[in-house]
Amino acid sequence: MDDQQLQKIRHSTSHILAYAVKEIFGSEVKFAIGPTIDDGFYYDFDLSGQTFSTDDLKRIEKKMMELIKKKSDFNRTETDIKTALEKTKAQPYKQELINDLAKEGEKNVSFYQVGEFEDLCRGPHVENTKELGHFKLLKIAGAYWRGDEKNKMLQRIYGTAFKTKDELQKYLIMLAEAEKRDHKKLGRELDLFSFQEEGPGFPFFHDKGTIIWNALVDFMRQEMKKRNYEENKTPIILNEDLWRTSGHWDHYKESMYFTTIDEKKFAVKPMNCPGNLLIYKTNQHSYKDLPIKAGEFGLVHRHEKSGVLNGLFRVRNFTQDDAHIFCTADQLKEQIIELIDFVDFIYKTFGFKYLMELSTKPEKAMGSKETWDKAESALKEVLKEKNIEFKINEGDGAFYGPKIDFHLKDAIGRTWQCGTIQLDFSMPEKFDLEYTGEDGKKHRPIMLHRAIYGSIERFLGILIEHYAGAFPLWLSPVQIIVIPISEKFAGYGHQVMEKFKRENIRVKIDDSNESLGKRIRNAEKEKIPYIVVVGEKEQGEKTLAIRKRGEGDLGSKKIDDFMAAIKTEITDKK
RNA sequence: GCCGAUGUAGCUCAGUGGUAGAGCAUUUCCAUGGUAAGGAAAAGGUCGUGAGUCCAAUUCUCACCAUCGGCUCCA
Repeated sequence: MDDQQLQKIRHSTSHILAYAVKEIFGSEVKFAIGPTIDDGFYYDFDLSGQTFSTDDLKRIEKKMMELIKKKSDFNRTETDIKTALEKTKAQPYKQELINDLAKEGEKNVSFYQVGEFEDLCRGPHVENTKELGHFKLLKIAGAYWRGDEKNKMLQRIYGTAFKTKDELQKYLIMLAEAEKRDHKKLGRELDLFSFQEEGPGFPFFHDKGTIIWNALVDFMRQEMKKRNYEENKTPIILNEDLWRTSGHWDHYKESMYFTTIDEKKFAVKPMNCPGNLLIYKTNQHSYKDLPIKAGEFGLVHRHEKSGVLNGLFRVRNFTQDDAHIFCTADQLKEQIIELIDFVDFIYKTFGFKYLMELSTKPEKAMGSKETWDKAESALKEVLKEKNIEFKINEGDGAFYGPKIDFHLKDAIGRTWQCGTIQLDFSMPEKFDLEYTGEDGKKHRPIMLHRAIYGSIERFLGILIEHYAGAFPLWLSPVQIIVIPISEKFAGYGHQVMEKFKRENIRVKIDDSNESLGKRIRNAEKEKIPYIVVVGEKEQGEKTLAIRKRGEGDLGSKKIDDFMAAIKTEITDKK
């Protein structure tokens, strides 16, 4: 967000929020920080053990409005560090901030005063509170001081503010829209999946959810075949030594599941790559075999902390559309390019736009600096060569290598990290992978890890929200529903249904004892793409009355014409 | 894991210190329909789990479990 005036408004509104909190809760409140964020602002407070309630939010909002209506000026003053520390004696968090600023070499810091409240702040602020007023406090949350879980938990209030009432209104409508699209809600309503207390974080996919799942996997499998992938399946439980070798034990044992078999220790796989490496090693490989592209729809388990679980977005077991590419140094570039194009093709099919990010060496990394530099520059080079815009995420790579991440943008503008291409010089080393080169000598292959959907569970969740549950025909669990007007035409309805079934169309019939209006309503609520109504007229003419989801009655069509049209629609994935 | 909220019928929710109610869904019956709810009846609940207080707990207290909103985390 680069709108300066909007920034000022949000910054100033968060300042007023702190003012209001001080007015209501008194000066024992310790103030932490109140920055602006993408959609608004927040402010962190230390209430010495007390917490805010939803009612407080309303009270604070009211108080803020009162303060704003006073049309007070914001006055900026600048003081040296010493005076600043003097001024904030009762505010330990502010003192910490000032001391840090001093350490960074700042000689002076700024304060903003409005009414009877002064707060340490870099600014800028608006000049007068009369410029404010289109704001809303949204939620209360706990947040660690400075984002570190070892620090004290503070009380955070989130809010948003805009220049005009209309903009605020629009934003609140967008939030309501997002809520309507919530995949947890739609998953229940459309009977796609569920969660049970018996397995927290382990999703249950119902028939309809499984149909979409399979459609996604079939699509990916088809595209993999076109690109000469092989596919394999590796065990879910493997012994602990393997995970020690791979480095996962060192880096992630806290979030792995363990089990004992015949007094020997095993782990449930949190990633697929080690299994795949073992397959690679079952054969000798020639340079002529490379690249080997081995795909696996692999079910992995990760012991995520209880507080992070979130519908299909964050689960404890999920299926990655994983693949590992073993290639020579010479092939690396073309392989990365192929992958970028592959991801692009898949995302476009769903109508997603996306951004790319390059993540570099993290602190707890495996392998030498030289290897990392080599890997990072290889990725950078390809991105630059392809003229792709990308952001660099310093220190965010995997422990075995740098990566390119794809952040896709859904129908209402939210972004999600899904696809990833990871370069790995490290695993082939650990597992001593080899191929025989043209020179007859042994060489080490380079390994690429990649996922496009990422986690199929999560991707499905994103798709539910992206399409608001109204899946395109090729993904719809039920593609066509036949509704005979009355019992008399149930026979013809069944004939029609069978005809579609023979063509592998997912079709069902609703010949229940409900009114026509009711059955159409039900089908619309179920978000079935096509409703086919048949009665006396259709039976006589061998036609179908077609109703398209969300569009209403399209009139009557010959069965064969309609069949051809929907088959095209399915193949085109429109 | 931490902070906060929530948990009542299959679903969405109301309600109460004296063992519960609506709408939708379900079942049955009537109506045989022309593009988003035809009518009637029935059935359905250890009020998340466990303990405590009380003559009495779904209601109050505590612990636990699960879910949601955040924080931290996400190979």
